[in-house]
Amino acid sequence: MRRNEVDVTEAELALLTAIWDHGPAPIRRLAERVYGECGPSTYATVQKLLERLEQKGCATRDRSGSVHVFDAAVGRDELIGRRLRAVADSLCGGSMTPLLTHLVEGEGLSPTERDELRSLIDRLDRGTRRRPRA
Amino acid sequence: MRRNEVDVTEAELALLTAIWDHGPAPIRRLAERVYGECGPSTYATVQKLLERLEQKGCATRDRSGSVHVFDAAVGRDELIGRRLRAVADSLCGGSMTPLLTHLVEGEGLSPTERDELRSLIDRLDRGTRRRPRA
DNA sequence: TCTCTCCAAGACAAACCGTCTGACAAGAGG
DNA sequence: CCTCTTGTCAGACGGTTTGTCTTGGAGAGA
Repeated sequence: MRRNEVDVTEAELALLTAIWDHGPAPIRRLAERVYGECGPSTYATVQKLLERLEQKGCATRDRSGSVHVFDAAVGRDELIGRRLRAVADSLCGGSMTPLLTHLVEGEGLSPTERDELRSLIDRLDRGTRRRPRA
Repeated sequence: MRRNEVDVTEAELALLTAIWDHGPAPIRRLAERVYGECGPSTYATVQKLLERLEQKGCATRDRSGSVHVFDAAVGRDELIGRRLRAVADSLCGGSMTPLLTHLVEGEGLSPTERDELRSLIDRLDRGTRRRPRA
């Protein structure tokens, strides 16, 4: 059960970002997006990173064609959530609320951002019975 | 000025937590807090971890006595802030607001927590004129 | 002095991460 | 058939990190 929850590295994240921003693509295309060009070694590097991403369950590979096409299996939001949870687990005993209060009172929110946040909370209040999941 | 911003590892964090929870202490005491007992190797391990923490600017050492006493140089909050910023930098282009909205809408906040959050924002609004610091 | 505790310095293996090499399969064109 | 080219696959390599451990020596107290 200790299978996943593995975090992606920086180079892997660059690949994921390239997919998020411009859609699924084969290795060569992704290498060009990230490294600007694609030599033999760049190609292999990207390949290895994608292989590891697939292993971590963060990317999928379409093997139907002769050229495999890679897509992201996780979204930015999910990754953000994972990392926030990791911070909460290691520093707040698993609770997210300390992060929340830290963000609200620590980082100088502009009045506009505060308004947006307030209406976001109001929106949640109106639909209070939704979202039974933890 | 671009000196550190290095993150602490898991074992180092355990030491810091021990200090946060029970106050400054010499190596032996900290080893007992974290490992339950203190043999010769446990002692050395804790010593090395504290040395690295000091090097990272996350712990201070009082060398005045014959037995050095270690204290934390950063608080939980500061570490939370650093990690949140790291998440924002790598995944949100440096902006913290995506984290905020993710936390607010993603994690099932109880009505009570929402109320607390709202009043927190209101409190910030009242003291709106200046940002605390960058 | 003997002994015990402590500090300093560094060795150490394991893991991780980015990189790169080599072998092999399939298709195109002579 | 032969040879390029373009992929995939499998694995090695070197550097860094991380937690652990060993050794040597200084200093205080019986």
